[in-house]
Amino acid sequence: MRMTRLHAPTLKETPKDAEVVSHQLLVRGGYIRKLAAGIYDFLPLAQRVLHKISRIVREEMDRAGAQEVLLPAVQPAEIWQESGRWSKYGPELLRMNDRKGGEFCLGPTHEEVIVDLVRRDVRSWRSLPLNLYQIQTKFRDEIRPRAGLMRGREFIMKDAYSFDVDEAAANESYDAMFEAYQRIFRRCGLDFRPVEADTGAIGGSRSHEFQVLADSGEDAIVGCTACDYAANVEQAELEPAQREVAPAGPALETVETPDKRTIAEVSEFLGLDATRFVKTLIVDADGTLHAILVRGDHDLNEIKLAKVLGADAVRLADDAQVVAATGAPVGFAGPVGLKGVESIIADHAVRGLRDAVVGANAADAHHMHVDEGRDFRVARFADLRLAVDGDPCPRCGGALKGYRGIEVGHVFFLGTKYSEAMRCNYLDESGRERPMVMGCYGIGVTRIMAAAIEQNHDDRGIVWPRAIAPYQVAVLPLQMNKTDVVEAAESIYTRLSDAGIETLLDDRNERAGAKFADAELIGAPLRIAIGGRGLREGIVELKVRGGDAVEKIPLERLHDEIRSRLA
RNA sequence: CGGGGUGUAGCGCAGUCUGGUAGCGCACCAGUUUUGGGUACUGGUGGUCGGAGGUUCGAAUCCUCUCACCCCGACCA
Repeated sequence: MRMTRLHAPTLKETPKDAEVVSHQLLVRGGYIRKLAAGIYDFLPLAQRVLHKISRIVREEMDRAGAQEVLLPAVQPAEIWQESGRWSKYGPELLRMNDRKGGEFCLGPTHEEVIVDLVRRDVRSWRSLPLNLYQIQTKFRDEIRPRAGLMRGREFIMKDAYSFDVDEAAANESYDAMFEAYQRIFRRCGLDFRPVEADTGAIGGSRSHEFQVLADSGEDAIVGCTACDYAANVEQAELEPAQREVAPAGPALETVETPDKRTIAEVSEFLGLDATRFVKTLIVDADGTLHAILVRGDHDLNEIKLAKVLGADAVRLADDAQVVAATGAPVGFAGPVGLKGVESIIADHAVRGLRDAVVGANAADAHHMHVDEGRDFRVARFADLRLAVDGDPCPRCGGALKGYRGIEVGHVFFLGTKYSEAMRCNYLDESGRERPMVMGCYGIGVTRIMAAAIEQNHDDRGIVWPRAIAPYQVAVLPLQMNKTDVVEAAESIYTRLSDAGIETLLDDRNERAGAKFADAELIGAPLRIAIGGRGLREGIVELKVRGGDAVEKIPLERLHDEIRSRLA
């Protein structure tokens, strides 16, 4: 491709609405443009990258036995009502009406559509297992789209759905997808880790996320430093610690803590470590208030709490609810004498705490020397907090360590949740009707593009992993007024292109500096610089993007050299 | 949805406080020049100043409403 013809408008300056590096470089490099919040145009360079990623995904999905389909983006409300998600999914589901007033939505995921498809035509155990996938544009009306392609509203996703006769077979399908995903992300050149995950709105019982490790990632994950256990912090199980319960401490005492509300403020004011505090959170679980206790240095995990309470929606109570429940303004809630809640539930780490500090349920006051069991009673202890560095691994007892990650893939074991709700049944060998056992598997294709950049860039631009680079080679004639330079570049370009190597020729009448800058921004893995000086010695310069070395390659050896580099 | 911020040419910005009819750099077009790390010069194209209403002789500027976008939080594959 000639740069004079390529539609890749590069920018010298970073647009101010781009904060994360992948967003900045994709805009500056002429890969994407924004149409609306979380909605982007993909320009030719981006489309080439997306094709590369999609191709890898297709090859591995096909290899794993899945078959590609293409399902509608616009879906009728009826099937969503049938699965129960029309009312459960919330405003993230973009709903609309057709001219006759019929209700539709833009598909955020395709369980309903695929189940509807399969239940109509698959009746026999002989047709199973079946795994169907598609690569298609999804729409989720995110509360706050952000970070460019990392969390858009419209994005390209590969979604696959497996149907099996029973749980054992479904687990095999799940394992096959797990393997395929590892191959896909490895081939894309990503440094990633599969982690155990929560099943979220999709539902189901077994789930793994594939997290690309990057400090800019939105997700917090923990990994064991001793074994290969890794999990989303939301999911990481924490066993109750085995420890001695100390004898009762000194008697409870109430102290003035004027205007000190947060653990940090009170802990500084009293000169006591945060581990000595009990944080009392008033939560609203499906309309019922509960007091949740976690140690001062720990954070509540609302997902674990929702499971423990068996609630659909758990949120922190608002100010008015807190005042009603505790009789004090926000910041002074405590378990001692607390009456205004349905129950008091505590994290394991609170059990047997002695000489603790808690809110006094009165403005500007806290209790000191509080003993759990003596001064307040807990209805139930459970694992309710987020894991932190140093927590014990639930598998081997080793130390957990926290990382940031970008979720590029997620696999779910669904069981019969959708097949039962939507009567997706088959006849087994004995002629009995049974629900199919399902799994679903997603990959964020556009998000992979962003994640690859987050992981592979420098201060000049993108450093593409070779497998997903839009072009492999950039050919730069450095002086456009020198006929021999232009001719050499043209000839190299033609020969590489004819050999099927994706090559960009920078035939613009620009100076060398501008060409170097754009080549580095766009990020082709190999760069050939051709100048009059080198040509007199019969050489051109080859540079690997991301490296430092500039190699002088004799013209006659160049073609073979490039081919061997790309092999 | 709560908090914070920004809307002036494709991009980055000044002008707004103190009202007088829009400017700078980059990009783009033409010409000259230059040709190994974003050449230099000259001349140009392009904006109903996010939108609506109001105040005023006069509004980018003051007032009211509204929309969009970004960040943090809550939420979320």
